[in-house]
Amino acid sequence: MTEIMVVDDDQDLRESMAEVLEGAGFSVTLAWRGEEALEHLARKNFDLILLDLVMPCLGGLELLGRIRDKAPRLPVIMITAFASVENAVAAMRQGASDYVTKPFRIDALLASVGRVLEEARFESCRTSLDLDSVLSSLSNPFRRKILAQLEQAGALRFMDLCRRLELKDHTKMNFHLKILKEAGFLEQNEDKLYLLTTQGTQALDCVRFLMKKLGD
Amino acid sequence: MTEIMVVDDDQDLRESMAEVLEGAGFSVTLAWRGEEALEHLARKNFDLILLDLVMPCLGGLELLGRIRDKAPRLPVIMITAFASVENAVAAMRQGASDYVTKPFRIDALLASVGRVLEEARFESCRTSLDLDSVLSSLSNPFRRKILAQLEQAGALRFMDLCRRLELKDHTKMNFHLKILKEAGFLEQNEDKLYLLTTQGTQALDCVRFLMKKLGD
DNA sequence: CGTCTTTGTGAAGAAAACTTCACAACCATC
DNA sequence: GATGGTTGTGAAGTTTTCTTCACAAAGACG
Repeated sequence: MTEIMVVDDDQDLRESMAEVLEGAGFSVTLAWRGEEALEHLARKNFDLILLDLVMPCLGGLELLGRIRDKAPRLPVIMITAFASVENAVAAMRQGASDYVTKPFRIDALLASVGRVLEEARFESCRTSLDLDSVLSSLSNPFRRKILAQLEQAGALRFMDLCRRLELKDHTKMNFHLKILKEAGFLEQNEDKLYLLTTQGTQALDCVRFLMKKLGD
Repeated sequence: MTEIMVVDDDQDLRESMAEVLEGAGFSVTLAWRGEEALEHLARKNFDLILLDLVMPCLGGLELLGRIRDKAPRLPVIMITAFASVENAVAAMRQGASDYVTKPFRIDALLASVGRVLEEARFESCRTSLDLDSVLSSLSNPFRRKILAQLEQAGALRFMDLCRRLELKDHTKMNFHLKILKEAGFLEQNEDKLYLLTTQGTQALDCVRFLMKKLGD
């Protein structure tokens, strides 16, 4: 189910948007203002955010910046009644995916949502990883061991992986597997077996390259 | 000034060793037992540790392990009255640099210290960095920016670096510079100008390699 | 000389990363 | 259908990393 968050201080608009989006088959979370949106964001993974540019306290642009810090690739559509080139440019420079002006027609909004989601899907399969998460994933020796084991063994079940790494606490393994999964380095197949993705293999190559380059 | 820590529970021996080492031009820190040694280690950078194998509470071998966790390359000379092959082998396997038996002659101890320090110096210029510190240094985007700036500008003064990165709080800069310095990526010349080391340049190369390899 | 900028240090606080614990759903199998 | 291994989740606690604050020594400069 595609998860969408709508952030707008106008209650009527917020709820009518929720209705429309749910009608179109999306799961919708509502937020009244920026702080609330950030809390939702911390708890849940969204596929798209609809964001009002003008909001009390934490403005839409600043909120967009904060969202970018947390989730650099999460698509965000900005919505505003005050359409100005400056605002639009500023929003797009901050990484907004689209920019819709109020009042808007339902079908225009849905078209924008559909298009942005489609781009994101395309984008995500185009091996786009961000450097921070790649490097911080790899900076943990335990996670490197996981990758190395998987490369050697091909595919492993959860418990076998634990045993190979002589780990008694399986929740720790879960924690690191989750990070590696989010970084795009490994995935589970239909039998729940863990295996490296192409990026995972490449990441290991990179580590070897680093080691060679830096001696040690 | 070369910093040496002496860890021994025998007060007389500890102090006579301190006297000898200070006479030889070293700066000496004394620790009575393992816990104290670890505290010193957290606060200060040492060049060498002299460690009694037999100590109450935290034994020398276990302490050696703990030291290895914190500082994988810090030379440690083990000292013991109970010379046995098993102990010696165990200590060397844990990464001790040398193994001296009590009672020892002053010149034998100083010879060992001199030799181990010499090896460490040789080792450290052989570009041996450990992968964890390399990767975690590079996983911070701010630190990557510092490296990039230095590569572009050649050498920079502290405040100029701050200004280029639009940083108002200079202590934050100090924090990250320290990490990069410890990772061996940059150094200060005689005029206090910061500049990249060979390893620093190579690290940046590695980052570029990663980016190319992983797309984005 | 006093004052301002530079270049730091150390400690306290905040945030992020990591570990551990308590629990539960699911499956095989006896 | 009880039992035991597998595969997880969420929350609490710990440790590490990062930021901020308070302060100070050293040099530049009027």
